Amino acid sequence: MIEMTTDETLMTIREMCEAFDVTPRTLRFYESKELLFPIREGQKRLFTRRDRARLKLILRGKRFGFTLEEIRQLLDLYDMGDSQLTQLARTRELAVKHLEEMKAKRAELDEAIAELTEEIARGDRRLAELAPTAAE
Amino acid sequence: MIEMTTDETLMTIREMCEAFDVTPRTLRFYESKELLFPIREGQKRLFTRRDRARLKLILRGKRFGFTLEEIRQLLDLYDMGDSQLTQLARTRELAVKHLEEMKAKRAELDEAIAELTEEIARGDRRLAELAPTAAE
DNA sequence: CGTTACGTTTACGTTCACGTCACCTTCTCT
DNA sequence: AGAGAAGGTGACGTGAACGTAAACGTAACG
Repeated sequence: MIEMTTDETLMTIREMCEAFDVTPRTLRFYESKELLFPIREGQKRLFTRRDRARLKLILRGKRFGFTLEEIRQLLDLYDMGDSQLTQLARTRELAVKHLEEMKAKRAELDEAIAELTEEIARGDRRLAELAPTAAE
Repeated sequence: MIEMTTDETLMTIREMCEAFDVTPRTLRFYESKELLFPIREGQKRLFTRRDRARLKLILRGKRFGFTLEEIRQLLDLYDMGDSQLTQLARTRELAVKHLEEMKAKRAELDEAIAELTEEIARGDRRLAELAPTAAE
């Protein structure tokens, strides 16, 4: 049997850590919370393409203030390959709900960006008044 | 001296809680972390218009996953009425940095929205295949 | 004058999301 | 055979953001 250095689809915990900039502890923690499902080769974890896709979504979710539990529910939307029709319908509802939520967030974010932009402009005007010709 | 029922500008802790849907504990906690600065009438806290503006920004910040400490720094942008020029310049930098951060978040959020939309559409197509003419 | 409502401080408890530490296994290399 | 690197399993620790309980003040209400 020939051995390959890089399996192309499976990654060790260390490789995952470097690829996503997380600690081993984090990956084990996510597995314990059923967010990731690495397969086992003996004791060792091997992370699949699916795990990588999920991890990407997990980290994104965190950046927007979702809890891991909320993220876990969302994750199941993206990879329920062969679920029942009933599940599919219920899942769609959940997805649409989250979509609305994200659109609302975007609107609020737009508002926040506009406000902060204006605040900076105001600061600049005041700065220009107070230091009219102060070079250096 | 004439007393008014509603001071128009000052609110009790209870009024704040109802207006913003938070607990008293939360408001006291924010004060202890120097995010809010209610004035005191004897022992009792009275929240000003400024406190309300800050609280609004605090809650918004939280919805986007900022920590209270990050928020505290941002807050000072919005109401440093008469600070020094040096401060103003340093503050501007901080503001611009946060602005960039928020814009990046918006881009990522747009991506997430697009992906989820596509995911829902895919689900719909599969649902249509599996149940072509199934009414009820 | 008691009690009900609202407010206060102090302090310990809790949940989430990991960090850290001790100790064990399994290869791999020399 | 010994040493080191990579991975593993508990189990306890930690910081953030509050929750919750105890004990107290005070102001109005019947």
